[in-house]
Amino acid sequence: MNIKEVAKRAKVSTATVSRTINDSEKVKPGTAARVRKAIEELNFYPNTHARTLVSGRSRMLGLIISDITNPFFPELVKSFEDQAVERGQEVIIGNTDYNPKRMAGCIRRMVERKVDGVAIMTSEADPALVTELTRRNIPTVFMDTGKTGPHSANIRIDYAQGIHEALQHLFVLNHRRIAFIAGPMNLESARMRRDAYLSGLKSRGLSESMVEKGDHRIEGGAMAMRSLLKLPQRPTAVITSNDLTAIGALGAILHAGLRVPEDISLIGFDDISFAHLTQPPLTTVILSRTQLAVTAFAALEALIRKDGPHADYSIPTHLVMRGSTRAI
Amino acid sequence: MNIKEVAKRAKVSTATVSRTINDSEKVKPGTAARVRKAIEELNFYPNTHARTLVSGRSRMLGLIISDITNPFFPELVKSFEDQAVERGQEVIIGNTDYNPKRMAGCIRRMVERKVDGVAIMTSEADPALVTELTRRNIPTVFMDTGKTGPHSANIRIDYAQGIHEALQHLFVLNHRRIAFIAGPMNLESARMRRDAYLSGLKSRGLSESMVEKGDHRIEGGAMAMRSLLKLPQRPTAVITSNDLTAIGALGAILHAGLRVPEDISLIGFDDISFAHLTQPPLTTVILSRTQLAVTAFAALEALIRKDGPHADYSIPTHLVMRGSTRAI
DNA sequence: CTGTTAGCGCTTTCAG
DNA sequence: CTGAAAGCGCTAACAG
Repeated sequence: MNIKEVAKRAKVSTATVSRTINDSEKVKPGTAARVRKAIEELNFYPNTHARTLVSGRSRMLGLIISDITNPFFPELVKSFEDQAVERGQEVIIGNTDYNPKRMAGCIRRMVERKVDGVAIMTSEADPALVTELTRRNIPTVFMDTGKTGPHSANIRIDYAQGIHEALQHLFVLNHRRIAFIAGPMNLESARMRRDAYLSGLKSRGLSESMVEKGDHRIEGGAMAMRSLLKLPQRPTAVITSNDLTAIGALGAILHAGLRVPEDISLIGFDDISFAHLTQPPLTTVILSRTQLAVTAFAALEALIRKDGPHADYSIPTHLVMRGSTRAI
Repeated sequence: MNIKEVAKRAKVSTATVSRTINDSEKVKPGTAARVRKAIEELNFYPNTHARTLVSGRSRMLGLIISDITNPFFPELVKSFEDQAVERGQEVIIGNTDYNPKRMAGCIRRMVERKVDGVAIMTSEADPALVTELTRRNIPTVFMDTGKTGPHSANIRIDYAQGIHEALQHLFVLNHRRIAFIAGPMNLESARMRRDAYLSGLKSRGLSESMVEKGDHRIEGGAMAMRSLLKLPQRPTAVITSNDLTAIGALGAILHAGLRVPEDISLIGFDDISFAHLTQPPLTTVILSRTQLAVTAFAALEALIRKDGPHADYSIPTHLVMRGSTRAI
């Protein structure tokens, strides 16, 4: 089943069939109708690989993420794919598993499949690996890291905004002893959150900072919280570097016979899907995956269409209030 | 950058380059080495679309799921992709959003991209839509639904096994008043779970069944649990049709001033990732997504390689004991 | 408006 | 063992 058979049935040339498929203006409506009828009757679907071969455009995009089972990503993947499909593009996904070797493999696959562009949505993108992309002038969008160039753009995430909103919220609620459970300090994004906490404290004249180290996982959050509870003057509120940390902290607080938010207010970061399933529902900072996906897709499209110099893309983060904070 | 330039640099014909790439036996080691060196130096990646065009095999598989943001799927997607990539295959994903129109769109995309096979991992696959696949003899694997044919296989999920294990576990713990919160009765899989509960009760000589209707969501679970608590003789244990239902039920129990598992034992179904984060961690029935992915992939490969008649694939479900059950 | 035709980059006979 | 050449299905000049 190919364009030739359609042409035969519609009694036109293959060129006319091709033009009809591609909505070229230069086909007489009557002819186009005949062609469309033949397509319908033969149940013809054009072969995308042949189209790619001749046009040079694959209508496929690459999306590289750390790990689809990390609750941060599914929503991002979904919005990105939805937009792509809407525009007739396919998406191929690469899981790096936080592993540079796998990242290299992902990039290779993208190149082999001749993707029209790739969005690298992991914060640990190694510049060396990415040269494979830039060398071939494949449009690339980065998150957090990566420099803007003729074929690449960068999306900055404004972690500080959300932390400042969280701090302000607690401040209004009369909290003054506010602690922070940080993430792994080798992560740029974790450092940015901690720094935002520190600077926010200072700008409000709160000299006394309490930073405990976590690991962005539940166990680390619980352990850090236990340390915080042992302090002679324990905090009245705690902000954590991510939601898993907050869930761990929540468990530790409950286990110590205290309650949230009655005894301690707690704020997470990320708004993973479970955040509103905790008891009480977690007040947290949301980084909209949808917005991130939309921005990444738009940036990629602009790069592909060579829309001139690109704006500096930036994604805000915002506090979402639920049940784990209360005034004192 | 193409095979021709490689041929020129290696001073061989394009046919020899092709043979080398495809690990044909018929290339003298020395020649192959020269070709490989040229490939390396030129940083050549073969164009998969050209390969597909001539060979008819795209080395792409389709994976159709309901919704990647449903916590059931990410793990499934990941294992499926991992296996595919390991074998040099790419995966394209289709989200149906439980919507037949979108399902049709997904199938169309799969056909256009000439996938070598597709795994339909949604339980609501409409046979009418799937004809597009069978008509083209595209190997297809179904879950729960769908008939086995020369180009298709079916994977049966043994929901009853897990329910029976849950019942047995409670029975050993001396529970006799065991209730069940069901899911939407238009879902085949929900009916199977409820029926397994009923038959398990009967086979143990427990005449008194308590079935309350839920909706597979938190709110429905909470509401059903409230009804159960109003019963003159409330149950000592509750099995739910899925984990979200259990989470809702847990909230209702706590809200009524009772405790889990001290006052009521609770068992979920699915083992979503949040299940072990609840307080207490939820005892539940696990349906291994990894196992499902592995089976689906193997079934698809068998179909593609035409490995003769296929075994009847079946996936078990098993109880995983955590903290929400206790003896009375 | 429509048809003819030359490739896109690769694989695969068929000769040598 | 290696090369020449015929396509795979489609698009894009170039003619008409």
